[in-house]
Amino acid sequence: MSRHQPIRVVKGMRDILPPDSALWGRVEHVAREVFRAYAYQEIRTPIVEVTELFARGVGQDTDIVTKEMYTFDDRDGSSLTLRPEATASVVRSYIENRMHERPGVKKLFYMGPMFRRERPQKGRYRQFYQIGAEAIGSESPTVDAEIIEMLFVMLNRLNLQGASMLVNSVGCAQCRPVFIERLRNELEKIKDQLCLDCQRRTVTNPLRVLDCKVPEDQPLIESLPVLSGLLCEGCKQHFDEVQSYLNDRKIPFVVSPRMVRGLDYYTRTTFEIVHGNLGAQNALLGGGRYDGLSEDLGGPPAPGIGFSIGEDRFILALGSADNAESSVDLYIAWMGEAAFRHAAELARELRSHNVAVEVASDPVKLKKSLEIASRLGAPYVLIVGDDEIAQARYALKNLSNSEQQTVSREELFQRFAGPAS
RNA sequence: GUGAGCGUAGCUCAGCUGGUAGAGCGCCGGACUGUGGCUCCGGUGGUCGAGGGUUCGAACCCCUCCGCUCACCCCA
Repeated sequence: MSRHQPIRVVKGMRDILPPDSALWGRVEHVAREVFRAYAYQEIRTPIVEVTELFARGVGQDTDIVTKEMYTFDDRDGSSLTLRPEATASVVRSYIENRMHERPGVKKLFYMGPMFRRERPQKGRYRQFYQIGAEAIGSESPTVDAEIIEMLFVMLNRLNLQGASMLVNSVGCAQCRPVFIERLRNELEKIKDQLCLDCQRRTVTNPLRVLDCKVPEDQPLIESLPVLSGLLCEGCKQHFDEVQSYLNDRKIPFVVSPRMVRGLDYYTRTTFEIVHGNLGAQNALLGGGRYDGLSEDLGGPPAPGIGFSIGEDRFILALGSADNAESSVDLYIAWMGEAAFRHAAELARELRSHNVAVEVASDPVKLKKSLEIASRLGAPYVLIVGDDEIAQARYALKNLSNSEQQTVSREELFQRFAGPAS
């Protein structure tokens, strides 16, 4: 029939349809409430940025920058990139709009799509959504504790079960290089006993070896030095205070000395929330401190901390809670042209009172209208025909118990639109 | 980028050692001229992912490609 192939979504991208879209809306709504309670304000940055922002911000040698970005040349030849994450953009905006000149910590949140060109799998998409927050302008551990508390509140309010919070410190520009050197030396000694991936990591990214999941490697990895034992005085004290404040707040967390984050800008506190039903991609959310990022991007010193929730994964973890709320309060069935006009007028009035009304679109049999209403999940059907118009009384049928009564226009509005305002 | 599994009706799937396609659900109509869900009856449904090869004959065997899924790498 059709000579054209149907057009399909781009690989790794997807439509979020009802009723799922309602769950997405609910998650975002709750997130906004909690952000507000913690005095965060929304920031909306462009989805496209100059490529250099991510190269410098995320890190020239990270996987994200070297092989996962959607990068293209604009018509004037400049290189642009679809954002693979949002922190770099927020900090860019912070600098560009001179937010450091305002007093106090700048607390911002965002939500929206990010893009990474990876092979799709469970919980991983090429267009995925993040809900995140950044607190910029202080290196105090009180900020770390507060932001983690906020996350904890958010998760509880959304009723997420079975998640656990992992916390670590990855040190600063002073102590981390020293540690990496020490680790590399140790790794060289045992290199040929490790899995092939770890042999490669020894060269490319020694920290990742600590995160290796191959069972045979575990005993060897256990014996390797751990960063938390080699933090400089400042970092150690900072991490101790963060933990102390989290304990004050009764927030359950696990210190996870081998947790490694993938972006170059992280310093000191890093954290992650993992969940059991996400397939192999068990990280629901990740975050940490980035005390040097502003300066890396040419800005003033502006220590900050932030996190990002993978919304797709979050929803996966929540499971398919059957939240099939009806989208309609009242369905109007009509018989005949005159009745349609009457029904349309009634619908307009009711809708102006925020009643969700659906009107039959085509002249179909009443039987069919009832069937459609029933499948829409409408609780009531209003039947409008010539008789009803003549008597100025409508038949109102309750679809859940099949009871039917006749109501006047006033009674109808009373019932659905509430007391007249 | 690498690997594995899977592509048969709108959906979920069956289809034996090759003999050219089936079920359930859905959809449309009827039983029931203005009263849904249940039931019964009838109807609609597919170049078996695409192309090529082997064969008298291919959904089934072989090759190539495409798509989806999961996993690796890495990450939210």
